[in-house]
Amino acid sequence: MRAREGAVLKKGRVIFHIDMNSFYASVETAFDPALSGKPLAIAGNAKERKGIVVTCSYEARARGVKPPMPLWEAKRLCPDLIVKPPNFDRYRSSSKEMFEVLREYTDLVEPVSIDEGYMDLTDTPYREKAYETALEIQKRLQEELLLPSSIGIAPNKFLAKMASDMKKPLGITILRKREVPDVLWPMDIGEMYGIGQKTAEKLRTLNIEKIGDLAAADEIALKRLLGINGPRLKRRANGIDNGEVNPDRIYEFKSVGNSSTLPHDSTDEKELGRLFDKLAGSVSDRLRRKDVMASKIFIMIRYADWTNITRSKTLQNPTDRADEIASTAKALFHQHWQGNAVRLLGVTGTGLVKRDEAFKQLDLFSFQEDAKDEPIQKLMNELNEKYGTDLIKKGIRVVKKESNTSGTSFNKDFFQERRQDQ
DNA sequence: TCTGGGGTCCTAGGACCC
DNA sequence: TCTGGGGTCCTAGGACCC
Repeated sequence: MRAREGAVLKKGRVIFHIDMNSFYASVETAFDPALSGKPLAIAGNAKERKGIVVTCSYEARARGVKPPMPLWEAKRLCPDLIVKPPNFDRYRSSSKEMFEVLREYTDLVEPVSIDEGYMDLTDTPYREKAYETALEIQKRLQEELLLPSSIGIAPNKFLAKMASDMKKPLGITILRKREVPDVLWPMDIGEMYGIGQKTAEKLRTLNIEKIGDLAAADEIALKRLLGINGPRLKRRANGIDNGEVNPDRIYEFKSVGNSSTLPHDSTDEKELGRLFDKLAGSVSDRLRRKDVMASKIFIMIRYADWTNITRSKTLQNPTDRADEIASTAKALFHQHWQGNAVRLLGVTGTGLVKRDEAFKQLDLFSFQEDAKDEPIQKLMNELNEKYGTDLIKKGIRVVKKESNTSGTSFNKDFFQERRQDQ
């Protein structure tokens, strides 16, 4: 009975969604106030076919410029457009400062991307003065960091997200559950978070045009059309979303990848090989910085005609080594490439395991070896090169096991892990 | 002169094990 | 002799978001 009473007494949650306005452009303007009030776009190098507008200022938007528009089109619409290349280090550092401000109000801050995040203020004193708190946060971000933001306040993440989108820039919007029929239902389904072009098209085949239509739609039909996402979208259209604000989500990343469009479509194996080396190097660096290793390597090939294929290989042992990632990627490429002109290559490591955990899986290591003699010593050398003296410190010893292999290749049966403390 | 790069989540078939 | 179905891993593709 007590629990039931508690449930009855418990009020709704108070969730904020903070959305930075034109984040990259705002950071550049904060850095160089001379840009203030000017039409500004952040875009890559057009000569390398990377000239699309990633973000732009509201002055540029007023002239019809909007991401992700090709730069030449943006310049046609707005000839005096100021274009800056992206400076991600700068954006990451501003982002960090921004989230530090949010964390002064609650530990329950969930970053979603570099420029937006959720806060759960339910169990804080701020819940009683949500609007004033949002105003204060917005003011502080503007005055201390020179960064404009929009804030949505609602009883759950979905409604908070929809709310923050309603007034930009510098808006604060409260969206209560009882306001859903008046505010959300008249909106086009394409404006709903989680519905893109494809899903909108599918929904229109069921004569669902407005969020209100979705809220009233037949659940079985939705499930048939969209899988488990169908009923979830319907719940959201009714203002229901039980998703929690999870501050640990940023630590639960699942993949690390890099991709790059070539300056020109290419069939030059040497050039493509160099790009694989570069991408693998960058993936390796980032894996190491995050202290994880990848047990599966994906490559993506985008051909000149924009068709994409992905190919993957599960490794016998997790790795963070650039050479291993590169050779796996190139092998996958050569297995599947028919010689068509390539526009983009990507390399992604997934199936991530913590570096420490990877040690515990040592018995899964396989090892290529040409010479029969002294394989243990060679393995130790390789492991030492790979992991340094950490291996010894962790009390892992490699011992020989009976082998039935022919001699040129030893597989996982050949070695096994022994922990000294066992 | 088309259309970047970083991700997450879901689906679906086949292999394999129990 | 005849034949079920759940769980998990692997691979490939697609939708969506910022």
